[in-house]
Order: sequence, then structure tokens, then C-alpha cells
Amino acid sequence: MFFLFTFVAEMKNTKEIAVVDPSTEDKIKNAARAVFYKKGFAATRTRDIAEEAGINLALLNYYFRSKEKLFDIIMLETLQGFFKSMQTVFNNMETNFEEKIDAVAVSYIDFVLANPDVPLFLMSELKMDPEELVKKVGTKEMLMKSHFLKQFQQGMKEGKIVVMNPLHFFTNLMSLMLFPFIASPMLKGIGDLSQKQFNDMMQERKKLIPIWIKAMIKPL
Amino acid sequence: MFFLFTFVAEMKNTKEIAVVDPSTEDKIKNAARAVFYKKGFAATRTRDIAEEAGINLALLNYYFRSKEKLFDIIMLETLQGFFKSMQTVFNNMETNFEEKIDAVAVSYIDFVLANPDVPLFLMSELKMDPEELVKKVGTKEMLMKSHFLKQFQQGMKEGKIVVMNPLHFFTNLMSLMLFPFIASPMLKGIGDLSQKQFNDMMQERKKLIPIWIKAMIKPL
DNA sequence: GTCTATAACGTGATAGAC
DNA sequence: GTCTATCACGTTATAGAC
Repeated sequence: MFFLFTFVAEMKNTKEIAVVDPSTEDKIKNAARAVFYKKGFAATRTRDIAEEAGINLALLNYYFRSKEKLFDIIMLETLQGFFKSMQTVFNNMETNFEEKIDAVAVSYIDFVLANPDVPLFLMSELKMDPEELVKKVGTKEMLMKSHFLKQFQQGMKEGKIVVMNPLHFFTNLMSLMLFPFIASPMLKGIGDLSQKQFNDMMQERKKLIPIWIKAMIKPL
Repeated sequence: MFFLFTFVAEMKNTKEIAVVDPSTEDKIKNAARAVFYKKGFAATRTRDIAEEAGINLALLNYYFRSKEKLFDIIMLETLQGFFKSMQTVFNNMETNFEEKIDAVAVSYIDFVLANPDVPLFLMSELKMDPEELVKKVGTKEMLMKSHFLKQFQQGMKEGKIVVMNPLHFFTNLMSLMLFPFIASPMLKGIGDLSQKQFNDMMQERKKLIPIWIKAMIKPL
């Protein structure tokens, strides 16, 4: 009876406040996401997060116990979101292999355009702790069992795709999509690009990357 | 007279000690490089560097005034070294365009195999400070005036290379070479690779990347 | 040049009032 | 739940002996 009551109360709380005004807990999480993405774990001060959230420093510890616990939550959610759009595309049973390449370039670059700091953030922080997280999220299983991989292997068997290690192929796909965001300060410096010009370039890549990727795997 | 004396003394010092035993200053710089590369500026403690160098903490400030000054030196040298091997290949007047692609894949991947933490380190730290450094090192000028770029543009004019923005081309080349190192924790997790298996994959890419890059720029 | 000891400061975390 | 005040600690940097 008590359990039921608190459960309903929580539901109500979560739902209503999501529309009207974020709960303190969510304000802290949103602020933490922003600051961690921008500066990384080590360079982030809990005071930065509190200020960004518009709350008192003590509340951060009240809700999340420690900077590290808060970070772990952000990290896990980020990693899950990082592969979510890809997973959807890769397991769509209605599309063929080439359509999946077209689709992933669009949906994934759109995701990163909306979260441009996430790739570098993830790569930096994954290097720190022995990659328990990568396993926890189960990216490996997602990819190994994906419809996309089956179609890739089928294509190689039929001679429509040049024989190659799927890990090279996946690496190439990720490289062309993500590296520009990771290296954006360098690329902007080299190409004298404004933020808008950089974004326009990434829009172009939504069309170009599928063309390049298909050329790379063409037999002969 | 005094100047001459100190100059000669320094030369001797530098030369002899380089063979026998590094000077204290070099010991600190080498240690700083290693620790900064591994952990980044914010997570690095001057104590880590002192310990790694096998010297006393106070000596670090005696030689370099501050953690930040030491970092700036390492950063500048790293950025210069990062483009050095590329510059040599790109301005070799004896090789044609395709030979340059073959050569850069080998020499650049060899460089990164010897310095696997450098790409992620550079990208992370370049994001922090407004990219004065990128301009200072003059990468833009190096690339714009390179023989490699001229050959690329000539190839497009002659219809041997599909028409495309050189910045896309350069981005693709860097992506395929560097991203695997930046994402190595993720890739090792996904592919269940040991360090040796990962390195073997990168060795394969020395041959494969030129093939892929050439396929990407082929007309039609 | 190299060391020990310590100053000066910043940061994560908590106690306790409201 | 939220705040102010403060503690406890780690870190950079320096003073001063050798």
C-alpha cells in the first residue's frame, strides 16, 4: 500500500514536472551533462555544475552523493544514447544494405550535430577507466547480431562487396562520421571555417559519406 | 667573451648529456610529455610528473615556473611534430599524387603507432583554449601551399580525380588514419582485441587506406 | 641545482539552520 | 528540500637550507 502510493507519486512528479519545469534533480543532471561534455571530468568543478543549474552547491551532493556518482550516471546515459540511433537503423528489417548506409549517415550526423561535444567527451573519458562501460552497454552484441552485419556478410558471399574485415568497415564508417567533430577545432583552423560553415560541411557529408563508403567496398 | 663561453658550455652540455644521461630539464620534459599525453592537463598533477621524472617536485617549478608553462611547451612541440612527417611527404617533389597517398599512410600511421596517445591528447586540449596554437604552428599555410594540394587540384582539372572540396578529402584521409587511435578503447571493446591485435589492424590499414582513398576519389 | 618544509589556494563534501 | 558556513584535503608554488 505504501509502495503503491510512492510509485504513483513518483510517476506524477516525473510527468508533470517534465512539461512545466524540470525538477531540481533534472536541472542538476542537465547542467552536469553540459559542463562535463564541455570540459571533461577532471576539469569540471562541482561549483560549475551548481552555477549552471542555478542551484546551491550542497544540493548536488544531496541528490547524487558525489561528483563521481553524478558523472557515472551521465556517462552511462551518454554511451547508451550514442548507439541508440545507430541501432535503430542497423536493425530495420525493411531496408537493404545500401539504404542502411544512407540512413545511418543522416540520422547519426544529425545526432552528433545536436550533440557535437559528445564524441570527444566519450573517447576521452573511456580512455580513463578500464572499459567496463563499453561491455556494460553491450555495443559489441548489438553490432554482432545486427541485421546490418548479416547483410554485409551476405554481400561479401555474393561478391557484391569486396572481402574485408567487418571491423575495418565499421571503423571506416565511424571515422568519416565522427572524426570531423572530434577534430573540429583543428579543421576550423585549417579551413578558416565559421561554426556555420563547419555545420554546412557536415550537412554535405550526410550525402557524401554513403557515396564514399560504397566506393570503398565495391569489388575490383 | 662571457657569452661565447656560456654558449659553448651549453652546446657541450646538450650534446654530451643527450648520449649519456638526459639533463634534469629533459627528464622533466619527457616525464611531462608522458603524463600529459596519458591523463590530459587537468587530471595531471605536478607530483605525477616529478615522480615519473625521478626528481623533486620543487625542481619542476625551478625549471619551468609553472605547470601551465610546462604544458604550453609540450603542447607546442607536440603540435609541430604532429604535422612534421606529413609535411615531408606532402612536399616531396619526386613523387606523384598516388605515391604521396601511399607514403603518408605508412609514415603517418607509423608515427601514431609510436605515439598512440597524441591524437586524442591534441584534440582534447585544442578544444580548451581558443585555437591560437593551430594558427601559430601554421598548418593551414603548410597544407595550402603543399605540392600535394597542387597535384590534387591538377588531378581534378584533368578529370582523373572527381571534383570535391579539398577539405573533405583531407578530412577523410585524417579520419581513416587517426580515428582508430582516438577510439581505440571502444574499438578494442567492440572487436575484443588485445593491444597486439589492435596494432596488427593498424598495420593492415597502412596498405588498405590508400586503396580506399583512391576508390573514393575515382571519377564516375 | 637540489632538497625539505610550508605557505596559499582551490575543491569536494558535510553540518546544521531554516 | 534548500540554503549558508565551514571543514578536510589535495595541489600548486615558493622560501630557505644545503
